[in-house]
Parts: sequence; C-alpha cells; structure tokens
Amino acid sequence: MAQSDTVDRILDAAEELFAERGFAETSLRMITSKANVNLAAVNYHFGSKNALIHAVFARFLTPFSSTLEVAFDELEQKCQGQPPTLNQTLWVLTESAIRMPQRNEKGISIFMRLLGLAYTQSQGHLRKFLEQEYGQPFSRFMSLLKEATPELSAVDRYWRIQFMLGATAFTMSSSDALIDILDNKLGVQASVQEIAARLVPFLAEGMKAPDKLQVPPMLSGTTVA
Amino acid sequence: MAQSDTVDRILDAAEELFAERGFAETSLRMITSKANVNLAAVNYHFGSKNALIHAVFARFLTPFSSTLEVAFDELEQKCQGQPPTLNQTLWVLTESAIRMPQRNEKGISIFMRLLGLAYTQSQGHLRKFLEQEYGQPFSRFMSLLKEATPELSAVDRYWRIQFMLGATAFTMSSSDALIDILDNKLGVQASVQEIAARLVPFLAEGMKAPDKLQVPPMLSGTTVA
DNA sequence: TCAGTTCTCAAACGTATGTTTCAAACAGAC
DNA sequence: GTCTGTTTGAAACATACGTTTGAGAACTGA
Repeated sequence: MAQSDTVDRILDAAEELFAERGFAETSLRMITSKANVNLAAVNYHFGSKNALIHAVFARFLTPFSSTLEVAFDELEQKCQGQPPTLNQTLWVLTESAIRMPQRNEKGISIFMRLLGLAYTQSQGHLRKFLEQEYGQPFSRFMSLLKEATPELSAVDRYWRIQFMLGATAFTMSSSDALIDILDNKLGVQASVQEIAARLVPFLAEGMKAPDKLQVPPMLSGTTVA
Repeated sequence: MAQSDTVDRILDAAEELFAERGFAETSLRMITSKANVNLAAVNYHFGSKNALIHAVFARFLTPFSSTLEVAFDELEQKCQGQPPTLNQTLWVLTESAIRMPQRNEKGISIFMRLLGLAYTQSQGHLRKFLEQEYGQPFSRFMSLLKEATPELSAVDRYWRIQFMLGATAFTMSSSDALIDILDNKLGVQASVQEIAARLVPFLAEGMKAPDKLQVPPMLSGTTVA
C-alpha cells in the first residue's frame, strides 16, 4: 500500500480519545497505544500533536463543508429569491450534519463533542485553524440567519445566535451521556437525530421571543441594571 | 493574622487563571507566581491541585446556594401554593446569581465561565464534588421547573432543560469575549445583567415551543429517522 | 535483483508537571 | 526571652509529556 493505514488508525484513535477526554488531557502515548502504533508515528506522519488535532477536524469538516454548500445552494434555489425561513435554514444545517457518512455507530456525536470542545477549550491554534479553513460556510449560514429574521435588531440577533450556538454545542457535545441518562431515568431510547428534531423548534421559538425581559411584577422593586 | 492571606491570594489567582485557561492547562507554578506565593503553599494549604479546584468552587457556591435557597423560599411564599411561573423561576435564579457580592469587576462572568468548564472538561472529581455538595438546590430548581411546565411531557422537559443549560453555560462562560465582540462589531456596550435579561425570555419561549419538529414540506422526501 | 525511498521501532532527550522534603522564619503564650 | 506550633522558602523528587534520533525493516519501481 502506498500510504499505510497507520495514519487512519491514529486518526480514529485520536478522534475518539479527544472526544472523551479533551485535547490537553489526551496524550500521544494514549493515542498510539489505542491505535497499536509506535509513538513516533504521530510526529512522523503529522509533524506535531497540534497538527494531528487539525487533521482530525479536517477529516470530518472538509467533506461536511462541501455538503453544506451544496445544501445551501439547493435551499436558495428552491426558494427562488425568497429568503429561506428560519426553520428551513436550521433544518438544512442539521440534516447535513446528520446525513454525513459516518465511520461508526458513534459517528456524529463524537464530532459534535469535538466541535463543542473546540469552542470551550481555549486552544488558540485550533480556533485559528477552523476560522481560516471553514470560515466561509459559517459566514454563509450567518447571512441566511440574518435574512430569516429581519424583524430582529442586530443586537438581538447577535445574542440569540449565541444562545442557539450554546444550546446546540452543549447538548450535542454531551449527547451520548444525555441519551444514557434519559434511558436510565425514564426508560426512553433516543438518538442524535431525535435530539436534533427537538432542538430545532426550541431554537426557532427562542429566536422569535418577544423583545426583552419584562421583570416579573413581584420582583419589580429590585434593580435590574 | 491567625490565617495568612496566602490562602486567599492563591484562591484569587487560581480562580482567574482557571477561568482563562481551564484546569489542566493551568499549572500550580502559574498560580503561585501570579499570587506571589511559594509553590509549596498550595499543597500545604489545600493538599492537592484537585482540592484547590474544589476550594475555588466552594468559595463561590456555598454562599450562592444559601442565597438561592432563601430566594426560592421567598418565591414560593409569595406564590401561596400556586406554583411559580417559568419566568419567575428563571428570573429568581438569574437574579440570585447577578446580585451575589462580587470580589472584583469581572465577578460573575469569571464564575460562569468556571461553571461552564466544570461541565465541559471531563474532570470526574469535580463533577462528583459539585453533585455531592450542591445537588440539593439544583434538585429544587428542577422541581420548580417541573411545576412551571406541567404541559410538557417528561421527555420534552428533559431535553429542553438541557437546551437551557447549554445556552446559559455556553453564553455566560464566554460572556466577556462576547461582550467585546459585540462592542467591536456594532459599537454596543453590554453587561452580564443585560445578557441575562435577554437570555431569560429566549429560554422561556423555547420551553413553550410546539411539540416536535414538523419537517419542512420542501424536505419531506428525505429520511428523518 | 537491487537501489532508493518510505515507514516502523526502541530508546533517549529535554522540559514541565504535581508533590515532597526539611530547614529557616514567624507567631502567640507563658 | 524562650518555647511550641504554624507557615514559608529553596531545592529536589518522581513522573509524564511532546519530540527527536538513528538503525533497521518494508516496500517501490526499474
């Protein structure tokens, strides 16, 4: 074989361990042990641990961003000049993520967790890498959101987008654990797809909320800022 | 002084550094340098790095959970048997957090970020510690949420609470950065209080959303699971 | 077959970490 | 002033990390 499968074994192991434990808490020795590969192989094939992290993201994000661009194209084409609705936009994103070809049964949830970690763990190099490589589809999604919510002020929209990102990143990044807890507590099985189907209307409704908080009358004596 | 201020200097430095960089990425040497304290002081006063992390949380959470219990008592008393509404419950929690006495101008945002990290960074010992020490007020909050949303099924409520937690933890944990970005982009000043005032209605509205996603007609040919 | 390249392997390197040690400095009580 | 328990200080400890090395194996193309 021209390129050994060592590279893929490393990527598989790294992906799973990073998702489980975070980046700083996962050592190269854990990765190479899990992958049944020599320690030096990581630096030989990738150059450094940071480059390995980038490669893990690139393996998923590159095909995903292509899929997404196509899906956005189709959406805009079908809408014929009309701006897509909020529900449509959110759902196209969600569906593109869900329908990505998955390497194993954990599939999407591993990657959602990695994306969540990318946000929450400082890791300056990662943020820079993601912005540089995949900033474009993200910008396009933001534009669609803007067109879908013309009634919102820029400030309102800004904050509510952050709220949406938070709910999504947080939930998806712990989706496995949350699914388990639900099963234990209520004996209900769930899937990432179902979480998404529940998340989208929650987000869409939140985006349409009335302007700002009316302090409940019973608390109106207190200062609010 | 009976107890030197070394302990507080360590806690102050640790709190700030943990919030900035996470737990694993912050070394004891960074902390003791910032605190102008000898390296060994951490292990002398706290016993271990993990115990220091616990102490950082306890310093804030212990008074906060007392405040919260009182606030919940007052709320239930005022409602005279009627279950408090969702908005009231959320706002009492928010207000209790905002009105906590703050050590400095960063105040609440530092702690929100720490709470967010506690969720997202694995740190099994921390999760166990928080559950054990502060599980009670959390359970009470959950009960109030349940009473405030009798129309929701248990499963719906479960997921939507996760969405709320996510939006809150995520936004608050990056509140400083988000406030800066908003200022740069739109020239608008904001405060943690204002974020809260915008977050509460977003969450409340999301909680009341219609049941589940109706797949948009234009996409109904696709499988949804 | 054989030269040239690509890859693997065990071992080591330098550095950073959390923790421990033990002597010195300090505090308050008598 | 001396004694006792508490706190600090500089140094070292053991361990784990990411990375590098250089020799050998495995593969490639002619």
